[in-house]
Amino acid sequence: MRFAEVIVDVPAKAVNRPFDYAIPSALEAVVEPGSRVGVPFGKRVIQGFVTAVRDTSEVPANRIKELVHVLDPYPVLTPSLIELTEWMSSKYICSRISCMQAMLPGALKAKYDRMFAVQDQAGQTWMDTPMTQYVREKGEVSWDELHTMFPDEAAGIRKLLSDGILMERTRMKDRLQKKMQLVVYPHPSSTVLDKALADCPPQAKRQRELIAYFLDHPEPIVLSELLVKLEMNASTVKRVCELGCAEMKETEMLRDPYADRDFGQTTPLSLTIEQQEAYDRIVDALHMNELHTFLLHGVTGSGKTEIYLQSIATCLARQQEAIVLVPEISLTPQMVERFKGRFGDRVAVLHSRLSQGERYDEWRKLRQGQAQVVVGARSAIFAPLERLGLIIIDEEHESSYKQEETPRYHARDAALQRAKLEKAVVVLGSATPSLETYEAGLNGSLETMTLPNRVGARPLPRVHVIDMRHELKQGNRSMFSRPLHEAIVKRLERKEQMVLMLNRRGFSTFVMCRSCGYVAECPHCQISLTYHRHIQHIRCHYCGYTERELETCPSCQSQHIRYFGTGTQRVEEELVKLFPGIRVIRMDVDTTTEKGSHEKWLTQFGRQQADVLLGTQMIAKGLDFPNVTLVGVIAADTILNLPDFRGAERTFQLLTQVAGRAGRHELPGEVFVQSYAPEHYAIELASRHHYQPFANKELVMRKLRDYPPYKQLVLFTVSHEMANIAMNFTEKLGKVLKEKLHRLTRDYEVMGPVASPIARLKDRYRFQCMIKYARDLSVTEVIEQALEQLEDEIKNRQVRVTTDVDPYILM
DNA sequence: AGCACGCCGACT
DNA sequence: GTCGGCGTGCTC
Repeated sequence: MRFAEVIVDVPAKAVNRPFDYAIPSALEAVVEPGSRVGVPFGKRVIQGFVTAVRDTSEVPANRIKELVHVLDPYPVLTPSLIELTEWMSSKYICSRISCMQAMLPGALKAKYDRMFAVQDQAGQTWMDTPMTQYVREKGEVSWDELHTMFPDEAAGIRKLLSDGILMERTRMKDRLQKKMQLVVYPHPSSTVLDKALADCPPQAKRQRELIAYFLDHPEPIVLSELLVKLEMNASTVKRVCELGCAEMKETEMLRDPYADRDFGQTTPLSLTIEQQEAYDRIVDALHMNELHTFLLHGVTGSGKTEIYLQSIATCLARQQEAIVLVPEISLTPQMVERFKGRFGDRVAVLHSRLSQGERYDEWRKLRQGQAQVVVGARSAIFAPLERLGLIIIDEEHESSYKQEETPRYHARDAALQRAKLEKAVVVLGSATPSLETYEAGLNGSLETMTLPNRVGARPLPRVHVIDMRHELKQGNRSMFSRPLHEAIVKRLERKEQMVLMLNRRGFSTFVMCRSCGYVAECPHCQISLTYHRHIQHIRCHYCGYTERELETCPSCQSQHIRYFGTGTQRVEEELVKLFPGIRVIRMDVDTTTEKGSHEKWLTQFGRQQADVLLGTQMIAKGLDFPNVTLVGVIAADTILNLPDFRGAERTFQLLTQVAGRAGRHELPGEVFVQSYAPEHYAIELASRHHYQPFANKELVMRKLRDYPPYKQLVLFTVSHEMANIAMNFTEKLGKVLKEKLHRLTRDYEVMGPVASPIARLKDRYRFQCMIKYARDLSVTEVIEQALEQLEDEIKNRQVRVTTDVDPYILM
């Protein structure tokens, strides 16, 4: 007898461990580590994942049940992915089942239905009510259906259940819908076909035509394609099938979201000396067959993608597979095209715009080895590949690699961990590496390669920083400075295009003096204060420091205090007003929700059907339009002034990215950056394309203020319907954490409690506290112990606690 | 997360 | 006396 260890589909701490099941002999051959199975758990049958198969079990035989289903023809998790869930659940303090679910397409997540049937006892139909009669006729009815048909009988149903007249069970099913199509399978023997053709009466022209076609094309073909191809009627095909020349079968098809697109085959470009050197080092590492991590630090337009492509080609030639992670927003058709163009059908693409079914099919292509390269957003790091050789993370610094729901993992960290398990090579690519990665380069835990020049020796665009305080003093109250205004007019005259960006992110407004650029900051945290309109206070979201809203500027006494929060819509209005006849495409979350709209707008802009592409930071990346000669940043300070210690880093990154959109081809580019703090080092150094001085300076600041990469953070958010309960519990949590941390180290800090920037969400008040500790420390156990100690209180008072390790959004 | 078991209050 | 509220504890 063999036994399977199974992680069950219940995301609760109490069952976050493997349960043992006996494997019935009929299933012994198909149950493997990674198999998705159905197991009896309590009185239900639920889904689970096998983590190991063993010959013995510690659990007393009388308590062991048998697993009842194996749900797929192959294990859905690879051994490495199973192991990765151990790291992930411990690092991010979440259940293993939630990690496993994050690794798989949504189609494989189980759905559970309560099903009802009438206990069959002959001769009892005389006691039927309309409801029992209905159930009896249907055999088995789901709770949803029953409830819609008989909305007032909830109590009646309960009664019937306890009387044993109705039976209830839980039905488990997955959400996958395989795409089925009618496929025509020609008879494999040409002699049979020849004979049929000879027997076919000459007047049956279409039938003869079809049989002749089968002789030339013996491969199976989708019915609808065949009909189009031969301009034929389905009845003809049916008749020919009846003659025994072919068979028609419902067949499961893999959807190909890119089926109707023709990606022109591209060939490797010749590499510059710098590119060649980087490529060579990656290839050397691939041959070593062990974990090796590179930072590929290349300015925008330095040709990083070509290095990726050729490294992947080498990886494939070694019979190994590759993962390419790209931030969701830059997973544009342009990007997909480059990979499909080089590797064709060997590429699977995974992104959020695919339907659930499409995503499942792309996933299966990888699982079944039909595709060996995956290009995808964050979760593609869990692609089910078994011979992984290379992981590429493009735009490594992007915050979209951090998942903001449980499990709150960071794809870069997951990649490093997975590469360690699979002895793979990791390439982190960026023009503006995150400080975490840059610092890792300095301390030697990864190898840095630099591409300081653009391909073709095109110069980086000239960046003008415009002091908006000065503009105001000169009497210009518009959102466009005069230099930017002039530049726009010039482009309109010359029929060149421009990209205007307003990085309006989040909703926190910040407080600034328009005369001198003073921004209200917390005296303890060096973090800009957030305006809370309803209480007319400004407040620090890190430590809770609060003061009254400002009437005059503490620095220059002027009354030009503004609460910032201009959106793209206002800019669009203004553009139309100032430049009559201007054609604007606005791209932000409001205009790009529709499937394919992203692509549509960009195509339109590429065809020069608009003068201006106006958008949020989603337009900052990856775009490459030859006719764009002007990039304007309406307000460079918005991120700088968010309550976030990464403000300077993000500002530098964004300005560098967006500047890289200009002048990528023959026409030289110009960039205008409007700011109320042009002397800020992030803005000033970005305008001169000076990454290293920026990173070094920012690292000093981080060290000084005890922030990552030198310290680690864990953010706890507590919510409850009552504000005081939420706050009191947060305080208590902070206290318990402090006690436990204190036993482990002196090098820690507990901050808060403070109200969350989203102070109330879905009728629940939210408070948070944060711990900060030495980065070589693991605090998983401390946190687990603290939460365990408070478990009763969490349950009784119905507070909800979320734990965010290495948070990106501090709210 | 469900679900059963179990111990106290308010109804036919 | 029974129905049913939700506190407690378990699920291989």
